[in-house]
Parts: sequence; structure tokens; C-alpha cells
Amino acid sequence: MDYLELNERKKQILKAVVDTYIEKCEPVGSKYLVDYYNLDLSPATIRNTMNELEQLGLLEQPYTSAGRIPSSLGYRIYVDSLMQSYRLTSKEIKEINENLNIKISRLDKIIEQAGKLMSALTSLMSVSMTPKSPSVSIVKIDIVYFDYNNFLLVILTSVNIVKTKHIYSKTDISSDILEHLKKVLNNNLVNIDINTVSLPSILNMETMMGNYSSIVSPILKVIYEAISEINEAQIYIDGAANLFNMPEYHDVERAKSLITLIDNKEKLLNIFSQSAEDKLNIYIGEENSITSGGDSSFIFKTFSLGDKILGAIGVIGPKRMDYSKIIAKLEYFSANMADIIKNEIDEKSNSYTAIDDTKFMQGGKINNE
Amino acid sequence: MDYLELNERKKQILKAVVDTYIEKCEPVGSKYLVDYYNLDLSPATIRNTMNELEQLGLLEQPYTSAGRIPSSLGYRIYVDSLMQSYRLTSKEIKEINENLNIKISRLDKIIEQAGKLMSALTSLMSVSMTPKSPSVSIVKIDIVYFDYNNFLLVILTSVNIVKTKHIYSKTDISSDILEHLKKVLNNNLVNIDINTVSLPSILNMETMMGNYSSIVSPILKVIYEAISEINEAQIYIDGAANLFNMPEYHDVERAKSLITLIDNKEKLLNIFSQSAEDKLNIYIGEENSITSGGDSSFIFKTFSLGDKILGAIGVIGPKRMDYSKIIAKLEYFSANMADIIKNEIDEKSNSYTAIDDTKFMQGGKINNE
DNA sequence: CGTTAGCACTAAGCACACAAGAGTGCTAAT
DNA sequence: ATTAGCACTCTTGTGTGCTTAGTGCTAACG
Repeated sequence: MDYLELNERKKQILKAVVDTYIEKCEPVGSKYLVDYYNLDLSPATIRNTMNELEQLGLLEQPYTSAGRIPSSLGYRIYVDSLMQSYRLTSKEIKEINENLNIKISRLDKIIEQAGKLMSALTSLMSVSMTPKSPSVSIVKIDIVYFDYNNFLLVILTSVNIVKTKHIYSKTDISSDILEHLKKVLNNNLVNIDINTVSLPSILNMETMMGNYSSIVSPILKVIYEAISEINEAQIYIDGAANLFNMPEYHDVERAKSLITLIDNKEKLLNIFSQSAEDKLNIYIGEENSITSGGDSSFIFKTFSLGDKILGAIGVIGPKRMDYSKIIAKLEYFSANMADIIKNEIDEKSNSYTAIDDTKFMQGGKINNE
Repeated sequence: MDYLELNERKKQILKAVVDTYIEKCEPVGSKYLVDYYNLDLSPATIRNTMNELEQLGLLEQPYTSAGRIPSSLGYRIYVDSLMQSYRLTSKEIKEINENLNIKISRLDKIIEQAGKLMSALTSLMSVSMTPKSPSVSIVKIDIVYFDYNNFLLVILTSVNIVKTKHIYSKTDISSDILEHLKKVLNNNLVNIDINTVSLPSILNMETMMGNYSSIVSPILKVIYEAISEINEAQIYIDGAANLFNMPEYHDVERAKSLITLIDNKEKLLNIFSQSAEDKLNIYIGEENSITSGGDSSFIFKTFSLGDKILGAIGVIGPKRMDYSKIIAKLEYFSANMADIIKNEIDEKSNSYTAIDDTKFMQGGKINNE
């Protein structure tokens, strides 16, 4: 089904139906269009056209002699070709800007916060994601010494991710051995693509450690783990409760299918990862696999600083969502996220910024020396 | 209303009503009790007793001439005094144990995973929390040097939390200054209660840095931030979709009130923090403030290793939940979490374990030296 | 020939009545 | 003190008819 096959009247009526349905969430009848759009046509003519649009698979009828609602394909044509792009009002921009003045500096927290804001702005459920970079290399490896048995592995990567991991060793390890290990690690792991690091290649380094190879072997495994975990993305969902304000999710089954995403984010991760960067991604109804019934749409966009992808943000809601408005907000958001983050760096703490991280050791017996 | 004021028959009937209602989720009538419990009484007698129990505020009638359902107070008496404690079957224990064999080592991930397991086991929504220690001190502070402008602050605490935070400085900082700063920090911050660290006390150290005070001043602010963030607890919610399987949450408003918790975890944090440690905490209906209508109950328990609290885990669901079974599982869980975590330390990676942590620097211009 | 008026038709929504069923409270008998 | 019996209450389900929104079709119209 192509947009070009539609004559002007069909386009006009399809657009009118979608616009109206987005607003009212009720099947749209011919009379309504006559009353509220100046089409200069009689209801009968509109009915005929609607019928043809139904034949084309762009409109649907919930039951005989009800009004029409758009099909997924109908929404698709609408989004691709018919919809007017919405211009944010200055009031809306002001509202966003006021809230974008985020007072935190961790990228993951910023992204989480952005998600919260996005769901508040759209009254939908928002999904935001920290970056998952396709090719990352290690810039530097360090090991911080706590005592003979406890260390902190620090890995700095080319995408400015700092990965830290606590290492606990039952056998004592002297700082000499550690220094040696550090050198070997930096010589062998720096500047190569993380995805090419294999367990054997890591264990190769064991032999380079000569006498210490057996002591160091388990540490290397931990390092391998840390490296493989660097690309783990984080997904935040917010505004789930918003769903219940929309009539389509008063049906418990539908609501459930979206709430399930909160527990199981893999699906979202898949969609995110197989989607285009820096482009608006729109999945309508059955076009995405996130909902069983195919009643929901998912729109998102990545945002970046320079050539670095910083994350992605989007919303999930009923097929009947106000695409143009949401797209406008999403575009504004992604365009400005980079600036916000940049500003943070400059303003925060008199030219200082910090990305922090807290984790727990599991009862390792760490003593002050 | 005290349990002791009830005679044997009242207790028996109250228990029977609660048990039945938990199972059936339908008002319980006198005839049902006669048929399924050998009370050796006629329906009429039971009706009289039920009436008295209603006067006492332990039972409620949805409408004239319906059966009875327990009130919050009724559940309370039931939970405190009437309920038989449930013994997990060997099959159930086996099921738990199989799933408790968690293959990860980060405490926060373990707790998240435990939450997932708990919700799967109970078919309710689970809530789990990482520890929030009342008194923590710093054991060691380190600063890892990346280049003249980028460092990683590492703080090791007495509760084995490793807090890391990236520091970016516009002005170059030599490793000499950094070494000096490290000494000052360790001399002044180690071994004192974190809650007593104030911003002025941190800025006092500025003067100790002599000539460098102005350069170091912003870094100290970041350090203060890091310290104040150490006690941040993390809350995980899982199994939200389970709610929709229960008739009480087919009412959208009720479901909404619980789903809201996912977006706004403060409420849960409050309840967690004002509750007893190492004791089972049970909040029935209006006894908690998490739901507007007071239709839900919240049960949780902290778990610890030695005298260290490792976290808390619990479930939220309808007042009509199978208290005895859930309590049994929660107890088993909290009793065994410490062991699991301990085992992890021993088994993982040939006597090594690691707690990791990944975060992002926001476009700081970090270069390999 | 495209457009429209007119009309028959369909299905949902709503109100209403009515019967069945579940379970009560009360009273009088045991 | 307990219970059988009965009237009463309220929910639930079903069936009926009316109304309403909106259709599809046909025949007339410019």
C-alpha cells in the first residue's frame, strides 16, 4: 500500500479520521467529519470514500455500522506522509527547558531523569537507555590496592565509561606482583576492540606472568568478566501509571502486556539495538513485538554528543497517540540532551563534574591496613 | 480489639473465614463453613457468631445479605494469632534452592535477582532493597590518575561499599598535588562516622592544602557529594505484571496505585527505613501508606550477614494474600540469603569474587597519555 | 459520471423488569 | 444455648424493547 496511490480526497479523509480518533478515541463517523472539517462533501460521499479506505486496509470498522478507526497501516501512512509536524509552543518549550535544568551529573542518572521528564511531558510510559556502543576499546587499566587481599580494578574505555570491579583474593598478593600485572594488562589490552578480547587471549597473559601465573590466573578471569560487562546497557522505564489514564489500557490484558516490559527489559533492548541511530524510530502496532496484541506503538530516538551515542529515549503508548506532538518533543529532547550534558560539565561544582558509582563488597574481610 | 477477648468458637470461625477468603476471594457464607469445616454447628449459629465478629470489627459485609470478608483488623488478628505457620514442602524448598543458585556476584545484582525470584515464587509483586546503613565510616580514600584533568575518586567504607566517582578538572593537576591531597583526605576522613562529615569540615581541609587550596577546592566539593551519596539505597521492584492475575487488581485504580510505586519509590524507602531490622514486618491494609485505598498488604524482612544488614526483601499484594505461605518463603529466603552470598564468595572464580560497577563520563576529553 | 438524498438495516447502549440464587437476620421451637 | 424455618435483601443474569449512531445501497440529480 503506497501513499501515492491515494487521491487527494482519500488523503484528506484518512488524515481527518486519524486526527479525530487520536483526539476522541471513538470510532469516527461520516457525519462528524462533515460537521467539523470543511470538506464540502456530503456524508454519503465520505462514507463511500471511507469504504474504499477500508478496502485498502487503512481503516477498520469495530462492528457493522460503527464509525471507522485507523488500522496500523493507516497510522503508518498518516505518520509517514499526512501528519503535520507539530511546532512546540513557546510555553511548551519553556516548560521543557525549566525541567531540563537537571541538577545531577551522572550520565545514567541524567538519562533516568530525562525519562521521568519525558513521561511527564507526554503522559505516556517512557523508556530511556544508556549507551551500548558497538566498538569500544580500553584506554587504561588500573588496580587500586586496598590490602593484600582486596583490590579495585579500574578500566577506562574509549567511550568514557569507567568500569570498576572489586577483586578479592584468598591468597595474599604483593604490590610488586600487582604492578607487574598492571603492566602486562596495559601492554596487551589497551587500544584493541573490546569485542575481540577472548578468554584465551586473556589467559595468554597468564604465561607472561611467569612464576606468578597461577596466583594471577583467577584475577584475569575477573578482568575478562569486567570487560565483557562493559557493553551492558541499562534501561529505565517511567510513567507506567500513566497508562491507566488511557481508555485502551483499562483492559487489564493490554495493560499487563506493557507492564511486563518493566520486569523483562530484554525485548526493549532488542528493539533498541536493531534500530537506526540518530533517526526517529517509529513502530506502530504489530510493527513491533513488544505487545502481544499489537495495540501499542513505540517511538524513540537516540541522542549523541559529537559522534558519541549517549543514549536513547522514547515513549510507549496506545497506537492512538498524538504522534506529531510526541515526535516534536522527542526531537527537541534529543537535540538538547547533548547540550544539557555539556552544560552540566561546565557549570557543575565550579568547572568540575563527576560520575559516580557505588557498589558493595559481599562480606569480603576488608581491614584498614 | 484483642485476640484474648475472643472465645474459641469466634477464633475458629474467624480463622475459617480468612482461610477461605484467601483461597476463594469471594465473601464467605455460613453454609460454606458448615460444609467444609467440621464445626459441628448449624449455619444459624455460625451466622450469629459471624454477626458478633462483625460487631467487633473483624469481619465485613460487602452488602446486606452477602457473605463475610475479613477486615484489616481481622487479617491482623489472623496473622498475629490464628494462622498456622506454613511449613515449606520439600518440593518447594528444592525449587527455591535451585533458583537461589545465583550465578552473579554483585550484591546489588544478587538482591535484584532475589526480588525476581521472590515474585516468581509468590506470584506477587516483590520489592527488594540494597542496604542503607545507619553508621558508616570511611576506611580508605584513593584517587586514580588518568591524566592531568581526569581522575577517579575511590572511597572504601566500613560496610564494604566501594564508592567511585569520576572527577574532571579544567585546570591541570599534577600528581604531586594529588598525592598531597590524598594524604590530607585520609588523615581527616578515615574512621569517622560518615553522617558527621559536613561541608564546612570538608572545606576546612582546603586550608590544609596551602598554596593549592583554590585548585583543590572544587574537588573537595565533589568528594563531599560522593560521601553524602554513599548511603543511597537502591530499590528494585519485580513481578508487577503478577498483580493483574488477581481479581482485586482488575480494578484499574487499585492497580494504578501499586504501579505508581515503580515510578516513585520514596514511599517504599520510608517504610523500609522506619521498620524493624531482622524482624518480619507486616503491614496490612491501612496500616501502610503505600496504597491510597488501603487494599494492599506489604510484608518484608531484612537479611544480614553477621551484624551487617545486607538488604531487605518483601512482597506487596492484596490484603487477601496467603500470609502463612508467603511468610514461610520470606523467612527461608532471608535466612539463606547470607549463605548464598557467602557461598558466592567461596565458589566464584576459584576463590575470587568481584563486585563491579560501570558508569559514564560525560564527554570529558580523556586521552590516553 | 460523480455526487447526494433517502431509506432500510445493524449493532451497541441503555433502561427496565423479572427470576434465580445466595445468604442474611429474626423468631420461635427445641 | 442452639437450631429450624422463613421472610427479607441484594446481586447477578437474562430477556425485551427503545434509542441512537452510523452504515450500505439504490435511485435520483446536476
